[in-house]
Amino acid sequence: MEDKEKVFNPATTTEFTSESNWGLGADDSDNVNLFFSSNRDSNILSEFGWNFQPEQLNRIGPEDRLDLAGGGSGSLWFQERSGLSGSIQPVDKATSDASASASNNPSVSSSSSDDPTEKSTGSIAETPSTNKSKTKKGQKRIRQPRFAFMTKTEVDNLEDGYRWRKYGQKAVKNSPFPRSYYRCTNSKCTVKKRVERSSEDPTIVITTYEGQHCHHTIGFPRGGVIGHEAGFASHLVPSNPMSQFYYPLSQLPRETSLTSIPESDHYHQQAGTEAGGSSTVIMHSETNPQSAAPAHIHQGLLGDIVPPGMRNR
DNA sequence: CGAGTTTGACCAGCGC
DNA sequence: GCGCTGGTCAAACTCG
Repeated sequence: MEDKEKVFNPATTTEFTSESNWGLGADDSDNVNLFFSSNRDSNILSEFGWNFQPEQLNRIGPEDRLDLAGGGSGSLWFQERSGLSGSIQPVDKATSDASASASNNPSVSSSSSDDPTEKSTGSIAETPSTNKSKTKKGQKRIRQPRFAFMTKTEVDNLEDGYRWRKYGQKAVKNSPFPRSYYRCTNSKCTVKKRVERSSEDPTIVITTYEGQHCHHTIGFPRGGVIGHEAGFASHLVPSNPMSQFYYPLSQLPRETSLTSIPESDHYHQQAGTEAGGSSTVIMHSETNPQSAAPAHIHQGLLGDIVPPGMRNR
């Protein structure tokens, strides 16, 4: 509500939000199945702070998309959000843009550590009141680059190789399902994620990541596999250690369904507050509802995305 | 006892 | 200005 993220069904509409700075250009309508299939996407991503290498872009291009879809494993919805891209942000977002850019880089020590996350992880010495007033009154909330994806799974919290601490839960308007807030347990890491179920299809879990991990995964419980999330984060965050997890979609096991969404259930999420989130890109692969993999195969894990040996240690 | 979760309260941003 | 909603905090609680 606060933010201008809006329902966006790439298959049926090219409508963007009123302040949508989606950056997809004029040919959005042609890209129902867009999935990192062009240099334009690369530009978008780099604009958001996700830096793809050309090779990687190629490797997860249209062929991969088709392969995934052709495998009958369903479709992947991939949404990227960002509070960066100062040039396309509303004026009042400029401040947070700058700060977000800085805090986005773990190596950058921030005098601008007004990020609530940084505050909570790094300013333990402060009294709660001081702490609060500093971060909440003085400055606007900082948004880090985000991306979201939907996963058909019965498990809310997917294994992604990182450890998360839940710090909040909220009821979501127009949804019977609460939204959970997690942050990375690594004290130096400011990454957060939100997990919520689609109100339209309770079997779909919408996971939104914010920020980039500045550390390696902690390992992989339950058999040492990496999850969907890490798999996709690795596509988007080659600058961090997870990049070594890069794994071309074309090599995904056929039975690996990242997200299986019937065409009638295209993304209608009422997005939450995304103060800086005026830019959203949704990448969508072919949908094949008939052959959608059963949700139970996920078991909250997508480790099978990454073949043995590619795991991080 | 430490780590993680729950949950009510608080705050900021936005729309009206 | 007010109310609504999302996001976060932090004390209390649970669990291993």
